Amino acid sequence: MEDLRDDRDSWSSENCSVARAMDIVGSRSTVLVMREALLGTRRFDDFVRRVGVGEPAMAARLKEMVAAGLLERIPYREPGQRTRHEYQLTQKGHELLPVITALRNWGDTWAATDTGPSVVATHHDCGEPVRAVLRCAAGHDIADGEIDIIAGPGLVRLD
Amino acid sequence: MEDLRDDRDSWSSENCSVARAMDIVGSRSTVLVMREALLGTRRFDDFVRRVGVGEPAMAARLKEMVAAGLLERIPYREPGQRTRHEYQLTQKGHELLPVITALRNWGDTWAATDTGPSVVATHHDCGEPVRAVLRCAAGHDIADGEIDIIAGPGLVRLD
DNA sequence: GGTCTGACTTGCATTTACAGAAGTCAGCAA
DNA sequence: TTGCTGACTTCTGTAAATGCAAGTCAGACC
Repeated sequence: MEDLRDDRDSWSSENCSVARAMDIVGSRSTVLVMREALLGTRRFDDFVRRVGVGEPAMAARLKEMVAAGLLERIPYREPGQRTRHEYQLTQKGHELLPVITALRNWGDTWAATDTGPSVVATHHDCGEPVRAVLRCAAGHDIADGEIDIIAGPGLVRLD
Repeated sequence: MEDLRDDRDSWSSENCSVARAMDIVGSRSTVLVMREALLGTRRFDDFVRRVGVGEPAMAARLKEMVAAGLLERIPYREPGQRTRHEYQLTQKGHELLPVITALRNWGDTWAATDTGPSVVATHHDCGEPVRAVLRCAAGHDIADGEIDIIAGPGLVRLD
């Protein structure tokens, strides 16, 4: 199958999964909430404080994210406290980990500060830092330029 | 080193590379332009048409992205035509490929349509589809829950 | 000189997002 | 019964983003 990039004009970019993904996790604060959630934050006030967004904005964001199925609002109760709710990642939300990791890798390389990264994700077994890398289904690592773009079943051809 | 998630309150989320990355590629249209650029689009009108954003917005977006170092504005000339400019990915821009790939993977899984994905990225050598996966520097694949979050040099402790 | 085209720019009008301050509400504790 | 605290909601003003329509500009071509 030819690389679609060779005739870029013969197909449409509608129905793009990247665009649909961006409709769900497309805003800055949504991504930062996801980062916090993946770092273990669960409670409203902590999200507000750590993401650095106002309470009204955070309430709206969390509501959207629950509606989108990224987070679940779960009641819990600490001894001597009333029932409260916390926000837990769903499977759908948890699977954004590669996206956030890739973003963190990129930020550490291309938007770094003098002080270096504030947190590092490491492999539990060996302690080495974790990165998002590209790999094909046959298990080969993908080096630069080794990717072809081919038509999928949902492709809309223009002619 | 302990997993920082165990005492989530002892450290601050300032100086986060994810946040800094989102300051650069944080908007929906920026990501869609990156996706297009990675698929081979180079010219202003094509970006406008394929990303589905108005000309003024696209002009502003491209200008920002050039200023941010994601794209380079390069003069070119087709025979019989006047000199024009096209937008080429820089190294910095190109290295967002894992982010876009992870996003595409996620979108294909969690925001799919009936028709299936419109395009598939495949490994040039073997034709198998490409995914973004997590791997540590020692080469181990990372399974679910095998990640620790530890303090990096830039961490701000709160106590 | 006039036309045409790609690549923008300018000007509005409108929507959307967000901050900040203040108010609400539930229920445990005193 | 009042206070307190976490988790919100409401209100208001402002700033940013985007769409649409129209205008500009450079240079090849006629």
